[in-house]
Amino acid sequence: MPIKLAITDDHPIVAKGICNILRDAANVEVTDIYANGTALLKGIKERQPDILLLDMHLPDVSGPELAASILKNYPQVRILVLSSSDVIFQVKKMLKLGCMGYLLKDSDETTILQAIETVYKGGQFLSPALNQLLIEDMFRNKKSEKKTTTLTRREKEVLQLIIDEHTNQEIADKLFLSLHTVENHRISLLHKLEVKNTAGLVKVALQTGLV
Amino acid sequence: MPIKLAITDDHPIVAKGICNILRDAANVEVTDIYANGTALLKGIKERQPDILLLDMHLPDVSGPELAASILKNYPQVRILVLSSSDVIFQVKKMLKLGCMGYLLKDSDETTILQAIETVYKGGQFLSPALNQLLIEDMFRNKKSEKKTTTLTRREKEVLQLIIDEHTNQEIADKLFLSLHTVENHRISLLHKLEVKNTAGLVKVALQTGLV
DNA sequence: TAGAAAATAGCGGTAAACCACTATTTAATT
DNA sequence: AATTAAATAGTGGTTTACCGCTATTTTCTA
Repeated sequence: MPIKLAITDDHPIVAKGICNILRDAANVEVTDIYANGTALLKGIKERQPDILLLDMHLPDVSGPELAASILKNYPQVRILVLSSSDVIFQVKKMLKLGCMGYLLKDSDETTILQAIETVYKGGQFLSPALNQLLIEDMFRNKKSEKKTTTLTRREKEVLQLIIDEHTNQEIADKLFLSLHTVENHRISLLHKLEVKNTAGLVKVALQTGLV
Repeated sequence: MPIKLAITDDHPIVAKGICNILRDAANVEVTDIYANGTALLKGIKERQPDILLLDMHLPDVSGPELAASILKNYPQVRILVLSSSDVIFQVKKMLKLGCMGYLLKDSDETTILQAIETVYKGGQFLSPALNQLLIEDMFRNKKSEKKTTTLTRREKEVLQLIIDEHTNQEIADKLFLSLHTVENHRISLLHKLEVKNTAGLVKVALQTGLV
């Protein structure tokens, strides 16, 4: 039984091109071609492919929205993102959503086939150029530790418990402190981290990797 | 002028071993060897190396704590983490702190030298085995989108503004809504995301990649 | 050992969040 | 055309967070 593949891309040239490439592949059958997100959402109700080659930039619905919707309703469909953009933010977003691969459009035939087969077998596939970019991204994402390192031991403890959704009273009980003391620590945190409220505290704590 | 290198490792065998490897390297000079974090923090006040080979697991101070402290006070020192653990969580933590490389202890001489030189020149270095692990980690970190995808358009808007540290009143003004409406959306969010308060909202929003 | 920073605790007060309801109007879907 | 979900708005109330002070004790560090 060949791999059932659906293609979603608003550029007929791309869709046709991939079709042609796959025509020679005995183990892959292109079952559907969609030109936009709406058509895809409609068509996939009738017939789910094994793998969906999904263009990142469609005219009607955004790539992440489509991926989220499809993975929610048809989790057995494996999505292989097809994009001409190597913006690492977008790559990460699609992978986080649960897409099984990210394929750049300048890939050659061999790579495309390899990607499809890898994903079909349950593996993940990234265009080789992206691997290095992702690694570099890890280094680039250094959190400005200025703020967090100035926090005292107690402030860190309190902050952690705030993130864990505890109230000041609960924190006081846990740390055997007066409610006032916890309030003081909390206000120190607001000032030191230069945020306005609890939402800001949690945000910078998570974004700077305090927890 | 040779590269000034400091080694911090509580296993004399490791420290000596690296020393021996580097003895043959003309362009690297081991200036200091520390057996624990306290000694390192004391010694680095007197003399800062170009590169610090830092063991991840020291008896007294944790690796991340040491790295944070040193990078804050001596930002010109480049830290190359030396560890026998490939636990990806730890790798990411050290890189986020600003370490310039992560070297596994089973590396051979060539790799060690290459890592030191790369980092000295301002580059980053990861033990080859870690590259693949980091990539796989990207795929593994799929956020459970169940919760977030059930949010309505308005709820997402409100949630985003909560994360941006706005109060309900400010959100109401921004979206031209009644304060009550915003409160209702907020409480719906609390229920849907199964959290207790603002801290929980921000936490799941950030962790599930809603923003 | 003197001074600084941290941790502790308190007071009084305002603003904001949280909770449980009801209820109407507006899409979306069958 | 009927049902459902979403968006809207309200009442009334409790709890929690936020703010600016003061002040003492402890711990660190120069």
